Amino acid sequence: MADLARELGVSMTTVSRALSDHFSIGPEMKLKVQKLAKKYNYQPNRMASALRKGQSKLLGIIVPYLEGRFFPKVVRGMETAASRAGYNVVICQSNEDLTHERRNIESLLSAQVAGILVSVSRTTDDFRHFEKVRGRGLPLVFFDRMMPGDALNAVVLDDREGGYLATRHLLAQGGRRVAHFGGLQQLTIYRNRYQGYRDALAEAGLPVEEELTYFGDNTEEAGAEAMRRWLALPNPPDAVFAAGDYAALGAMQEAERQGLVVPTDMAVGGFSNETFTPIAKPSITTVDQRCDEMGQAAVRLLLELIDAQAQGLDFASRQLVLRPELIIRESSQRLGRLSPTPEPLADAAVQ
Amino acid sequence: MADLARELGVSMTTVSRALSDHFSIGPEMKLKVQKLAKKYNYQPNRMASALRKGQSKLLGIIVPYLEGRFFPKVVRGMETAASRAGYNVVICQSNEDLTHERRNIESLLSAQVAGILVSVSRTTDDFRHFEKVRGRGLPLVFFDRMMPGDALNAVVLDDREGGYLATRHLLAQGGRRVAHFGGLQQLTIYRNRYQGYRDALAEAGLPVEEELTYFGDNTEEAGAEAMRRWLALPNPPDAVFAAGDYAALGAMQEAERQGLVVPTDMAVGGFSNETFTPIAKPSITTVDQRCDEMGQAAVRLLLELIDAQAQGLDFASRQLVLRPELIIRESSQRLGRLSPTPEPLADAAVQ
DNA sequence: TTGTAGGCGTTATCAG
DNA sequence: CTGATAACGCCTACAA
Repeated sequence: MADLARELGVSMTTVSRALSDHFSIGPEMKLKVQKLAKKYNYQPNRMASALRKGQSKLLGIIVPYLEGRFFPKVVRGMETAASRAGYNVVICQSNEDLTHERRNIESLLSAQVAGILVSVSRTTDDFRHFEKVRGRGLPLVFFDRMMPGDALNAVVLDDREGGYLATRHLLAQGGRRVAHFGGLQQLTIYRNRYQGYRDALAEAGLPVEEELTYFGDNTEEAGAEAMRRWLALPNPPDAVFAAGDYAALGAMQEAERQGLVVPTDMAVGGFSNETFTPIAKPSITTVDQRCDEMGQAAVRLLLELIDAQAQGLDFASRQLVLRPELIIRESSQRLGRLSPTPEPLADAAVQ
Repeated sequence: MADLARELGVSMTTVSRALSDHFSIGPEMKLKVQKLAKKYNYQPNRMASALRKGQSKLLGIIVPYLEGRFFPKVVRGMETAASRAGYNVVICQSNEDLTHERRNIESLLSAQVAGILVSVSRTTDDFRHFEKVRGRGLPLVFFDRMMPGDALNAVVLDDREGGYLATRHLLAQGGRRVAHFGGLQQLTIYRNRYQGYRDALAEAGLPVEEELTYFGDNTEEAGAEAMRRWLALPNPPDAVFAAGDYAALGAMQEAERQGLVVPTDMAVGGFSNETFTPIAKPSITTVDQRCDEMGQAAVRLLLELIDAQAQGLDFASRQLVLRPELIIRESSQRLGRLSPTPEPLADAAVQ
């Protein structure tokens, strides 16, 4: 910058102002400076700028992992919204690990991000690192997985609704004994999906039977194990709603290994609309999580917080809830005629 | 930091040195400072530090996208290696778009990263932004997809070998007319996979027939379109090696839609070991890309470059080539007896 | 072993 | 409209 100033015979102040399009600089001066900057390939040092201004155009994102369909899609949505507002993003993976998550927070604080978007790790049971962020006055928005409490900003999916829609659909397809593969219940998302399952059963006048619920990791192995247990029961289920697609797949495969036909003997529904769900045979009915919307909404909320803070305003904390979408595929469609139920329930989601 | 110094009645220098574990500070002083820092929850401002030292502990990563299995896995490998060396990473997506890629480079330069790891976008045909990075003396390592030229550092997969192994396997399974779905040939990886295909054909004394090659995007639709064309030929192929798993899947599905049985009538091999390949029915034979190794190797190479540069040494540019692994699944295994070939070629990869 | 002083590249303030 | 100056938080010669 000093070079530019010297070459043009003006001060650094003028150069700085011309480059940041300050109103007090004449248009022809601006043009001259900007042209020379381009010629010399001048690159502003944002560290220095952030240091001086105490604020960077950087948003921090913490996700548990990047594998799978959900988080990459959400991150893409975030990047879209962020770059529209002139922000860049830094992505960190917590690897579903509390220690990692703490380190991620430290990194982002040290990187002087303008705000943090976080989806809490599965194993996190201590939330002081998040309190620290708020203590510093740094805007914080949770997405998909939030910490407990209600004075916080978050964008989440209505997981209960998702579980409810999926289970109701299985019942409407003639399921009389619908089992549930639940995720680890310390995560709100899994508790809510379970709640949706129970709500749908209650609505149909059915009891929640403990022998028909199984909680575990969302993996094929766990899904298969659950199915093995269920099929060993005197009165096994005829449908399963799994809180994750991997478990749904594992359960489906195990049922088939044991000679059952899906969906005729065993209807299956999952959660997340993973890439493989339309590809599996039969293709898997699942719940879509509105990834892109979630990412964009989370960034918009964060930017509002940042703006409010810059203006010294108080901002009431807000939680956005997105409605999930049930995607009906082969693994659950008994097509009526095969249904063992005399009077299937109505299913509004089926066209 | 000034607060700490005041409270302890020492200078900021002492505090700074105590915190960075400088040798000239007494152990009891260090302890005192560090305890107080913890108490006040002192967080070093890395922007200021980076500004002063002209170097940050930040590595920039540019990937075309994060969806799918490959890039998340590579990034995970990178994070592992980076964090071992005390570095953090910033991830950017170029979205397979040159303009985006240029912006990513600018962002990373402005963020004062210590080095950049990049996998080039598919549409990039102008490489000046990379030259600019090297012009600044910033270490640059390509992974998986590199720019043309040879005075550069890169970690790549031996894509030719992957194409060769897959094609040779299809031939060994009795394929007599093996078709190839190739990716866009402006990317070296796809040219190399095509080359491997041709090498395997040549080794088996077979000609490369133009009507049996099709180039397109790695999507299900393109794969299906290719298969439609091939099946309309007077003498259609009996096996396909696709340079991507999505295309392999699309081709396989189209073949089945037209009444063929995979692998009996049509053997199929893909590339990338995507998550869905073991799940599809039949499961898809594919080539694994050693994601984790690639990520770790790329970071190690970058760190060596950074070190060499810090010591003012010259570093001969280096290209690491990883060997891919052929993963044989159902979509290609004709199990000998079904093979229409009288004398199948030997296939070392089959156990 | 500790302190002093100057500067990394930018920008806000205040004075022309 | 433009310029001089100080400061952001940290690090490191150099001096003590």
